Amino acid sequence: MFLSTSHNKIDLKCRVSIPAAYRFFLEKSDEQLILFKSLQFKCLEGTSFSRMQRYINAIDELDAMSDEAFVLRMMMADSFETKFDASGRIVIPETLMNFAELSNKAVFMGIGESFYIWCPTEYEKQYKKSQKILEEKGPPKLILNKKTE
Amino acid sequence: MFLSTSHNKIDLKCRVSIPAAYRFFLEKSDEQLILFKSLQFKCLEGTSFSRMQRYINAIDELDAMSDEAFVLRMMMADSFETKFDASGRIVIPETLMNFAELSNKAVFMGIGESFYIWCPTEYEKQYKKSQKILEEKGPPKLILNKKTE
DNA sequence: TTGACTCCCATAAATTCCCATGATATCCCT
DNA sequence: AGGGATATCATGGGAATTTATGGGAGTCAA
Repeated sequence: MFLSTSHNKIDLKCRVSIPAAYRFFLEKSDEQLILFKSLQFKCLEGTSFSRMQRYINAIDELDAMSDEAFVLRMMMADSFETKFDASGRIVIPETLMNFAELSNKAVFMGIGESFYIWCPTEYEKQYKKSQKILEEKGPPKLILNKKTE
Repeated sequence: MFLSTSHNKIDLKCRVSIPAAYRFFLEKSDEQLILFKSLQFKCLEGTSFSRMQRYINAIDELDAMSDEAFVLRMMMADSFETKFDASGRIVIPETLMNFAELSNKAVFMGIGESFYIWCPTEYEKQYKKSQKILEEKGPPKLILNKKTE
């Protein structure tokens, strides 16, 4: 499970330390890490190989000619399988660096089955947005009445 | 179940003893403890890993673009998996310390499936508030055996 | 042979582990 | 039931380990 947030440095070689907790989660389940462009935000998304496989399977369920399938296939094409160096770092490919406008700081944000990598300013923006939604709409209903089926 | 209230000390390393009763409950069910920012109050909430997992699963069932999913993902990002040291303490991450304005005292308040961690002054405030509501409105009507429709 | 990438080693700071202590609470024996 | 012995809990502090990070040497390909 990917949880918690941490701010790590990106060095001149585009290396970043993946938070240790994330690494353990991947290693424990013997999973490769996949990085790709988020479809919703200007950030990267990281997830396990097997979850990515689920995306791929989901594409097959769609109409092969549809716009949706097209967009999803494009996403696959921009996905990278990464591996850690001895001290738990990965190299962020240049296309991904540019897409998320990353330079020398990365914010890792665990959201359960996957995690986001933001540039600090974009992260701030999104965080404030969530605070505002929370203020205006209150906590999501399913928090309050947990539904067990 | 998490019940009862206790006042424990937070040391310079941000360590606190988790009340023994809470620990037993977690150990007995072989659960990890998750700490996160309360969505309702200026306090932290602790719960079992499996309960948190239910929220994570819920995210995938929501519209990924919805405000609800957005807030829930933020909640995950503000959650930390913690583990006890040999004497039953955890370390409270810095972001959580700041959020709940904790410094050197923590009030643990068990509320069943989870528990709150307050700074003493905030706890007092909320406690008084609840007393006042009780005075004004009388005891809430509780329905213990809900008819499943 | 130059540039890009990978592997390896070094280090400071942060985190975890380990042992020690006082205060309660629990047990047990008479 | 008294009272001492024993366990447990909450807490403190130092040592040992990890984490995050920087830099250099080796490697491969063009």
